[in-house]
Amino acid sequence: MTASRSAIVKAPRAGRKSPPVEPVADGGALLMGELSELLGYSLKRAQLRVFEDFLHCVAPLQLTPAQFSVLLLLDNNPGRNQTEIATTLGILRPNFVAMLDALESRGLCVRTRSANDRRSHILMLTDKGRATLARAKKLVATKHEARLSELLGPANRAALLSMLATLAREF
Amino acid sequence: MTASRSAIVKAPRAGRKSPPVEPVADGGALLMGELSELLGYSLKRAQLRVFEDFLHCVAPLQLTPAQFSVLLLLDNNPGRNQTEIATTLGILRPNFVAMLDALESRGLCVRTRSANDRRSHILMLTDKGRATLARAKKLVATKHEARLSELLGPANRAALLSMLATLAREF
DNA sequence: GATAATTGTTATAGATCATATCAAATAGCC
DNA sequence: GGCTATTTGATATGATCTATAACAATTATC
Repeated sequence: MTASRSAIVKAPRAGRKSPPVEPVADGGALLMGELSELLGYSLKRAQLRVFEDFLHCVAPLQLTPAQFSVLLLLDNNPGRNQTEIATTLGILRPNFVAMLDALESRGLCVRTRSANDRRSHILMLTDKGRATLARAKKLVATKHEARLSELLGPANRAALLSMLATLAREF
Repeated sequence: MTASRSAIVKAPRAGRKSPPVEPVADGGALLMGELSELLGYSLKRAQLRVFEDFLHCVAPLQLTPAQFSVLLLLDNNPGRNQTEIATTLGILRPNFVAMLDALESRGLCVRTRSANDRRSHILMLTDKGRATLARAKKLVATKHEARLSELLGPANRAALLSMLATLAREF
């Protein structure tokens, strides 16, 4: 515990009959108010849901969204080192070490010392890694993204993707 | 460290001259490939950027997005207890305790034992809490959301919000 | 009145994210 | 060549966020 526990303040409110707000006794849904208009709030809520569905769709392969993104990037950029892969994914190098440990211990990718620069590790997918990625891509396309396209409509989905890219880029 | 460190596998690759992929020697940007087409990935990247901007815009008040959402909900729903506020925000009750501790220790809200149900704590903003929320709302509207509207255009922003709501709801 | 359920809370574990630091290797400069 | 600075992967560590179990006090249910 960091924040010191503060004693509960007993409201020294003057006497009142038929309490005005405290009981509420309503039970109805709470008002979200301006919260629904906050883009950041909606973004986070949507992201959590989408990740949840991704995790569910790809569960048979035991891949998290982050792990999937690593495999995908390794496939598209063979022969890169850890720093390059990590930074383009927005992962800090120290945190990328354990991620790679997990993938490598499952035989999905390999670290190899570069002959040019013996500091760096060349990263490459194994055959098993490529096979797993292929199966994951299929699951994502047919189950996950398919559901998104169905829910939003293909045109809206494309528009959404475009706006998200704008936010991630220009903001 | 949880995952056992696995030894680096020295590729037992047969001899090769003029290495085909390892050196790369490119230096160019990495290919994102199908990653840019993944809605979840774009969602997360956009959400991080938007939160970062929110934090910056509202920095003078020292409010995180989560804290702002709590104040907003308390203002719109005075007299509710911790469980109600926490669950509608998707916060687990145990984790909400420390959040409230922080807000209450800053004098922004107050816990009061309910007279009806002496188990629960009625939550209410203090005057200082209302004032802080008002200032925060103004900063968010004029700096944060204004920038988003300018970047996307008001119509696109509304469409984006609508789609995000759909994802958070129906998914 | 006995049992079950709820509320706020604590403790705790895991995951995510960030910083400082290190040894090995390389680059750059004189 | 040799010295310094930088880079790379790695470790240690801390902060934050998330998730579960359990507990005392209180209320609900039968």
